[in-house]
Amino acid sequence: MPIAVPKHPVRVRIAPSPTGDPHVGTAYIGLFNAAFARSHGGHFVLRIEDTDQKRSTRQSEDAIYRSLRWIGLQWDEGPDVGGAYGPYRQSERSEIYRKHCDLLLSNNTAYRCFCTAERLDRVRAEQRQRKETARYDGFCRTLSREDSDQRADAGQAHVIRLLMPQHGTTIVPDALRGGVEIDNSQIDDQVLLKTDGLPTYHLANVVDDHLMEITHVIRAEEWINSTPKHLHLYAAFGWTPPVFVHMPLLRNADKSKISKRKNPTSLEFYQRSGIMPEAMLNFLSLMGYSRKDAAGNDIEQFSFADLVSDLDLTRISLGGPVFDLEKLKWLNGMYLRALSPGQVAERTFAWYQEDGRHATVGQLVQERVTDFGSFAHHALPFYAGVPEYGLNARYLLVGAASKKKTAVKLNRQQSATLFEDLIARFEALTEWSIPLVEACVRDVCHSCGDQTGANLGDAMMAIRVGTCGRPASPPLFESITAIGRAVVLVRLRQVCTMLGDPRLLAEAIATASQELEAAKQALAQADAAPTAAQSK
RNA sequence: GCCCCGUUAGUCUAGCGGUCAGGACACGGCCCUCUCAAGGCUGGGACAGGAGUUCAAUUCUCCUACGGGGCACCA
Repeated sequence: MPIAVPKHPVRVRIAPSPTGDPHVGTAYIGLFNAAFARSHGGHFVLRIEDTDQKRSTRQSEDAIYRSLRWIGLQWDEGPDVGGAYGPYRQSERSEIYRKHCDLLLSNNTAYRCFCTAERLDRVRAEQRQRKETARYDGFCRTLSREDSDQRADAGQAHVIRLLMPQHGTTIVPDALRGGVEIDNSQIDDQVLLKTDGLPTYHLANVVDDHLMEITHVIRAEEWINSTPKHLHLYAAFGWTPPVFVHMPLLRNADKSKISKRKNPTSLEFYQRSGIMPEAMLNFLSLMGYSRKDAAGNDIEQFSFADLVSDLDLTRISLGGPVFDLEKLKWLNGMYLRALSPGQVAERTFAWYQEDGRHATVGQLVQERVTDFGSFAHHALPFYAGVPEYGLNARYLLVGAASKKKTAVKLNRQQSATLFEDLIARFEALTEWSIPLVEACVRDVCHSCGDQTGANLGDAMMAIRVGTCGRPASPPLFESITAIGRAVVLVRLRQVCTMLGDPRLLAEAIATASQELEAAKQALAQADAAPTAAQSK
């Protein structure tokens, strides 16, 4: 059954939250939204969901624009390009949400709740103790209108909750799954407007989707359980809900929801480590979707235009696809090889120079280079994605490879703590600059030294190898800054997984030492050979 | 714990009652070749398990197992 398309123009949207690095999942959902819009001659809207004031940042928002543009997604309306349905940043629409909340209050589909966070915590704790589903107990549901108005007028802090039916079931129509039946007893009275007067996702998303005339909501599967809330909101407003399409979640190798701990999730990582945007987009298209040729075999390589030309969202397969870097690399190679020699050179050099990074790298490498030819060797750590640690992996254990007699040697766990601390510090930075990077590294090394007695230099060395992949590099803080946050974080997380698994660490070293051993033997045999031949 | 979704090889997928279960990545072998890649050929490898419906189930239904997601004044 094809997806229902209303007579009026198709309008779809993605609504990323600017709370971190631009995520592959955003690109994934954006890709299918954009493709769906194009295939129906519709519009693709980018809306910024920054209602979480604590976590949203402008840097993150800008990074989302940059990364989505890099990968080739084009939105017709958005905060940065305008449009007839603006503003497209939810923080600028507070008044709209408040008014709509008043509407719900006046038609009794929502109510004020004066419960304190402490009370809610207590209730939840009790419910957990009794092994019940933790949910709002409806304490303020029965407040009289007068009482509620009075307390609100008196300025008592409160939220506004949706009055959900407590019995019966709600059927969520999903274009890929048919009707998903969810018992209303599973859903509590969702907060719509927070104490700070800002809406929650649920309210903002419904109001905006309606006001922006969104016809199809193509979003991740994790939303499916909260769709009944949205459906009841549409009903409370007297609006017609859009068509819902819940896409499968991208997965880690262990099948859990894709996460930065187990995968590079930042689009910036892929850009910085040299993946071509068209290959990335193609690869994302392969996640849950497939196209086939006349013979019925799968087509692996196709463009966004190809995808649009015969898109059928109902062909999305629902098993969560594992994000497999191996196949991405292969696909990227395919794209690279399809380029003309001139284009390869052009694109490669353009990539080396992106953001003017070659100037920075040149400066850093200058002092240790004797000729142009040796530039590439020294510059490698600045352009690669994840380094091959090989024998250098021994440096990742703080002090293990230290030449100092007095060196304190830390175990895997202690070393991992150093790296984990550094990751946390780097993640918390809102600005990526040499002094801030330096402060993070120094702090982390000092506290490591304080706790374990490890030598400062040894801790720094571990970080140098962890970030640069080698024990010799240009000045550490400058290098880390130049490599870039996205790539550095991926490398550090990789180091943590290696330190977390003795086999991984041993493997990295074993492979390298085997080669070394083989080389020694070959040399010994070669030395012995002439003598043997002569003796014949 | 409760609820929802899912399940074809290590991975991405085709399949929509009768197929030698097709393709791709990865892996092995061979060819090409000054090396390494690339390319070509080739090999091994999958319908989670059990009931039922049916002349016939990978395909439809139910149960079990396993995986995932949700259960916030985060999105």
